[in-house]
Amino acid sequence: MFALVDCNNFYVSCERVFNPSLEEVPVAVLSNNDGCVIARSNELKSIGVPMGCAFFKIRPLIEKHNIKVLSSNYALYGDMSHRVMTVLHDFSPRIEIYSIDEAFLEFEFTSEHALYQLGEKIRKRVKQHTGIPVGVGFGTTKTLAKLANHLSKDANGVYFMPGSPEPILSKINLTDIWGVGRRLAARLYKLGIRNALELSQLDDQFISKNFGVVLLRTAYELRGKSCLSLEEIQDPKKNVCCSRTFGRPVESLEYLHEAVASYASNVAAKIRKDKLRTHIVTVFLKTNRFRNDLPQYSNLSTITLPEATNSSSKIIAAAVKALSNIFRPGIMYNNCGVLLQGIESAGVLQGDLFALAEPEENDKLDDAVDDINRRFGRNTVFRLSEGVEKPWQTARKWCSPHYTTDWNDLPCAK
DNA sequence: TCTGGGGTCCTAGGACCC
DNA sequence: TCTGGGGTCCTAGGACCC
Repeated sequence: MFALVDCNNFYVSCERVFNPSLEEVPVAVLSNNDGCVIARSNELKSIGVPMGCAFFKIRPLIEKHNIKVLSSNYALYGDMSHRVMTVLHDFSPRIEIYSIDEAFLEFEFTSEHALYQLGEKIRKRVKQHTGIPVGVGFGTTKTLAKLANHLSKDANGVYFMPGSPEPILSKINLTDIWGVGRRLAARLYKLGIRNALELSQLDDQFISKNFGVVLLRTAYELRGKSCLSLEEIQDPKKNVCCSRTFGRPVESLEYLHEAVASYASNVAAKIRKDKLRTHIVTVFLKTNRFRNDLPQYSNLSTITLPEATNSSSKIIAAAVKALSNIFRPGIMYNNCGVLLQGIESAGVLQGDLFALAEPEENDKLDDAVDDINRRFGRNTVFRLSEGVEKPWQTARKWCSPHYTTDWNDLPCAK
């Protein structure tokens, strides 16, 4: 029996834990660069603001509905997530942390009644220990547990998917099924498939021939045949990326250089933290796709390193070189990023056949920088090539304090 | 004026291997 | 006229997730 525990309006709930004035009013948390609405309180949902809505479109509503607006504070959400997961761990050692605000847990089936009680207990303890409200859905497959979680929102926070769920499945829209997105839903709809029950009753061969094995698995899971197991151990990452939209359009190579160095330094620190190395560095550039009046340009350049590394200097050097391959003057850029691929464990190093030197040791400068930044906060020390004033930097006008991850931001109780 | 960021998996086709 | 069988790896594109 799977349980899916999902935090309600997670980013908004994190903000509310430390700022009670956000309770019972519409709250919007914005994406990077304060561009889109990516988390909504129930009050904001009921005003009709859709997920992913561009922020400028709801500006006129702010005063009218007294909407509270916040930039995203990932340091806070990441830390709160960790606290929630720690509490969940106590309920079952069999846990898969599926995303920042969701986890699958596995339990022995006892009785429906006992599971409802368990769900209540989980909700109560997570709320008490972290302040975050969660919903719990139980099902015999992960897909059914996901649906049960969805239904728990209208059922006091706990929902158990019964053994014969047909009447319930017949009321579930295609896009509410885990693994069925906009495109698949549209294709299915054209074929006359309108709900989860009808999808589950489709012919296996038909699904597999027309849609592939992924949707076939989903259909099996809806029928109660488990195809997706609990993934307790997370596979190491295969790609690591850092990309940002600029706070304002950027034309100069100098500023792009700073941004690329800064993102490269960021991804390098990430893979060092996970004890990984990379040997493929890609840089990409984009103009603002919404500005039809300006010339559009996007491009990428990939550099393969002779030997895997996690050294900031080497990754920055490769990224800067890639940038120079694709930079074109006279263009207003609005976004760029650095992507690392070909990632492998730092423990196994594939040497360069033609290199004379021994495989590299960890860079001592990197170690020192990581130590300082871990202790005193991110970007306490950084390379000057990353820029100092950074006029291109992503906007975050309404970011809340780092309540739980920075001593200076510790909340005060009066 | 203002429109996010970071991932995964599958498939088909091409190129290659013995 | 007739031209095998069984694979792998890579890439691009498309779909999905939060």
